[in-house]
Amino acid sequence: MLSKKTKYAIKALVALGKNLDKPPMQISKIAEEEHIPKKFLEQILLDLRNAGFLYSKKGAGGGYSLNKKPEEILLVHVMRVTDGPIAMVPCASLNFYHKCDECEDEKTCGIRSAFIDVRDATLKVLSETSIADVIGREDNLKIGIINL
Amino acid sequence: MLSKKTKYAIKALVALGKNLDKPPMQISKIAEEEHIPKKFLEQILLDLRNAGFLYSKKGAGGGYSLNKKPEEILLVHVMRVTDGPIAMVPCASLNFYHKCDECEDEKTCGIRSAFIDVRDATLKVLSETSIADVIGREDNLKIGIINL
DNA sequence: AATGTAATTCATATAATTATGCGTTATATT
DNA sequence: AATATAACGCATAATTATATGAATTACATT
Repeated sequence: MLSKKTKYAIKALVALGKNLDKPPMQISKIAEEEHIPKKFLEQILLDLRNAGFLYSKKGAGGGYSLNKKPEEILLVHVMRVTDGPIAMVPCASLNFYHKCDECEDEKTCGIRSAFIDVRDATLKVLSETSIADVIGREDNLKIGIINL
Repeated sequence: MLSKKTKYAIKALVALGKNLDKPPMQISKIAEEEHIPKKFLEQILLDLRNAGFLYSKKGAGGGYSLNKKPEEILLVHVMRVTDGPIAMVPCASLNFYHKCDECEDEKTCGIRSAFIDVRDATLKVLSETSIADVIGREDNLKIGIINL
């Protein structure tokens, strides 16, 4: 399961991706529209801003806007900022590798080997899907193009 | 990331899968060998037993043994018992579906749509891999057949 | 029957995640 | 300059996940 943090992060990025040519969007507006606890969202948006995804402006008329094109923000990028590793076990992680506390010999660990395959499968989809794609899917679903 | 509970569960099942023709294995032995906190492991093994994966016997000479063939226990089964859903968002789960608290219209949710694809990719690997496969991978890795 | 073994049960402690509260700083408008 | 707006910082509460402790029940052996 995704952490709530990550789910909220993606939701916020999607909301901002739909707000491209408009003036910056306030935290409170995103929080209301997406039903996300406002203060929690603040922390998350700061993380996303520090990671370079967002631009923020204080004061009246301020708010948040995307700092990259929606096509350039991939789900895998967002998740690595908010949740950290994509892999299900630390020893199978590409970007956040660390040895499992309880593991004796990682080189011959069948669990690790299996979860490297899981990671690769997951990673493929997450690296193929951008915030723009997510918005595109919504549009298609609204028009009625079948997706599920 | 897998919960520790699930990781420990898989480790225990693999250990028991290597112990097939031998007398039942004690919690303390599994805990020692796999470096798992004993009391936590007890709770986990009970769950696995209640789910039908294990047989337990009290008293002297007692312990745990597999109640199914290692080939029949798939990673997806174990994870559903210990972690619950495989999907990263509840609304994309096949076996543990529930509406996301904050979601307005699930039918047109692009995030859900994307994570259904992630789920399918993950599920494929997890449904193809059994405890026997994990043990087989270990054997292959020990012999030197390349896996990573 | 008595003893030792080992799972089981129930209660509690520790750590991480999720969520709030309150005050401060930066910006725009009047 | 004064005021309203909205992000930012820091502390803390609530909840869930992880882990431990003490007492109990079932079984085998002597």
